[in-house]
Amino acid sequence: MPELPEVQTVVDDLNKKIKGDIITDFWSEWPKAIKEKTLATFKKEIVGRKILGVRRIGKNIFVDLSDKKTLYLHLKMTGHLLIKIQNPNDKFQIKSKNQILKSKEVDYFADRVNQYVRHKFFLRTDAKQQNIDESTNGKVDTVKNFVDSNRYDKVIEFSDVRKFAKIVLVDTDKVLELPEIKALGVDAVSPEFTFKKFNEILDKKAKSLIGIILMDQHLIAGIGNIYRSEILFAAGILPTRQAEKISLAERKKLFIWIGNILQKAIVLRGTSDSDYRDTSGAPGGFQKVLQVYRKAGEKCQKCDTIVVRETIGQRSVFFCPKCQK
DNA sequence: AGTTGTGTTGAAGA
DNA sequence: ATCTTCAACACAAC
Repeated sequence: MPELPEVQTVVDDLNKKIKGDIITDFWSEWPKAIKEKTLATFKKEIVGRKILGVRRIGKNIFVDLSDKKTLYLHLKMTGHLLIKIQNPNDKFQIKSKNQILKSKEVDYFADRVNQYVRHKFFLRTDAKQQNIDESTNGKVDTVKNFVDSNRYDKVIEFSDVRKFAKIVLVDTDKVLELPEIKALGVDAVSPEFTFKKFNEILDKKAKSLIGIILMDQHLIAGIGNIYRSEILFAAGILPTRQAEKISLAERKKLFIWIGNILQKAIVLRGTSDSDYRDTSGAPGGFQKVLQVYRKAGEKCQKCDTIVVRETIGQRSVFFCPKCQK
């Protein structure tokens, strides 16, 4: 499930792999995901635009394009983006990764969860950009390889088993005015998310359960079901505690752990509990260090007490009844 | 083989 | 207002 760390990993990968590229074509088998526009209109409006950069707010991804348009993506539950790069030895066909694998490498793209490709963005390395890069490296000018506008050398495949993900083309200068974005709370790893702010949120939501507050995107943007359980375990606080009953010292501890857990998860490239994969199709690393999420019935790693699963707000939350008060 | 659990978000209902 | 329930959708696990 893509939460803030998974989305951050994807955004970083995209900036590394496709920034500066030009969209040459688009395909979809599930046009319902494209909001407000027909498939034909959407395609017409994105083809020819250059990818200027990628950013995110909470779990929302923004791919800024040339001429003031932005692709607004939300991965929802099972969405993930796979970037397939053309084998440089074969200029006209994308090779499946296993064809160019070394003997011991794993073919992550072949993983079942990567097979539900609903949309494809075809990309071409910008001719000018390519020219500049190659001259910098002192290589031969290959600009003639990129003059054909139908050529592509990369594809972003949007895999999404459950088809909840959405794609919207919006005006770049209106991104922050989108109702979904305007309604978001403070991003959990932004400098604006200070302890003072966190404290105010808890005061405002005095009667609400902390387990629900942490996941509410309208209050704090970025935390989902996996990290709320992990954060609360690390901070030693029960998900069912009411905000007003949480002491100042506990609030400080909790605030610190929100940052710590999310940062650690970003470093480990997210959690691949089920469907999430990075842009290479590879799983993240945080599932290996999960303490309580989906560990119901197992022993707590700190005290050997059995980890419990409860439902709050129609969602499972996991905790250690001894370590968390 | 039918039922259930899975989790993000927004909308509808209370 | 604010809370709860449902719907979007597919599939693995029971």
